[in-house]
Amino acid sequence: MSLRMALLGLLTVSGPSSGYDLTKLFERSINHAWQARHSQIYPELAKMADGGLVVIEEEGPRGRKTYAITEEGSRLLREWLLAGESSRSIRDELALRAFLLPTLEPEDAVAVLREAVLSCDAKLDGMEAIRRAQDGKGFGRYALELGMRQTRMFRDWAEETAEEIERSIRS
Amino acid sequence: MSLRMALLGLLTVSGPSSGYDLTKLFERSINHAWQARHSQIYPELAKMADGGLVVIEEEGPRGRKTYAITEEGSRLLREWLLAGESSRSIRDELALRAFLLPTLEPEDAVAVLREAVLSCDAKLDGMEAIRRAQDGKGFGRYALELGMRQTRMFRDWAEETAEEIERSIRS
DNA sequence: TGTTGACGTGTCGACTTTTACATGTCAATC
DNA sequence: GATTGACATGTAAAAGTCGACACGTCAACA
Repeated sequence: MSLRMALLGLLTVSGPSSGYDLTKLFERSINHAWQARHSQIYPELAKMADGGLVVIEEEGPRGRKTYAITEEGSRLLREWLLAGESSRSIRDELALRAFLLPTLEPEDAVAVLREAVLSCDAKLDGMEAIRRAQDGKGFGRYALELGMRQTRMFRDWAEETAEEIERSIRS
Repeated sequence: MSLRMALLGLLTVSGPSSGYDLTKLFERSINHAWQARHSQIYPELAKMADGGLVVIEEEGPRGRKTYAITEEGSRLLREWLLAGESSRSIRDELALRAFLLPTLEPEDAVAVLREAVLSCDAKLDGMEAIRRAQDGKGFGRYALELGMRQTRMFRDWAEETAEEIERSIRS
């Protein structure tokens, strides 16, 4: 259901788009909360078209198909968002790694944490670039802000924890 | 692979455990980063036993089986943790909802955000209770701290964003 | 004695997601 | 004229995940 809703959301905001566009949009906007490959997106769009949630608006030149959200699609998205559920199911591989860190020798744990900090910095640079490109306007603004905060928080946690472990090694 | 590593980690820290124990441990410790039901855990343990990563240490009274990590399992976990990868693949349903919020009428968006704040508060209470029960000692300490920070951050973001939207409604 | 609820293990079908394979257009560059 | 790389769409097999079903033990309490 989540993938479907994500696609409906992207179509709402970005207007009619191709599967290819949506794949790119996924990577650029929603990536820190959800991922999907084109091999998942194309069949899902086809199913949604079957169900009347989207329509093929145009079959362009190079076999390109443009999908647009329908009334029914909008209604479904709205209902889903308003139906709380708030289950907060998270899968975060980096956090999992962090959790498993105490099984390592302290020195190794510190090394992994230091590397995580660098990786977060790189990611933050990327997000910053996207933010500048969007220039404050645009849909993904709130979400990007959230993603950056989360990444920054993880980064800081990793750095602090590395220092804490280093202190405990020395003593 | 992640599930497998999570189980190896739990076995490392908590010592020999049954599938049932591991299911509970999952919920109590690692839940904000990864989830698994017993229906996934039992078959995975069986496969891991086949592969020599764990051994059945004891078949207790009520059909209870106790698994222990092997040398090979420890080695695999260590290798996985040290092999950076740092792919940071995240699936966060609440964040996805947050991302889709701007497709709603501002009033609806605010309502959803307010509800998210309450849900985070409840979750934080639960985590706080776990933390008190562990009382600073214990393995999951770092991870719990990270989970709480992440939840608190999301909570604050939701609150701030709700206020920002409300301001823009009024003006 | 019967029932309830925590303990405890497992399977199965449906759905989701990944990885790899497969195909083709078009513009630019060599 | 050939190659390269972005554009563009798809399928299939395998792996991962979830929800429901199914079975059985044991202790406590009514």
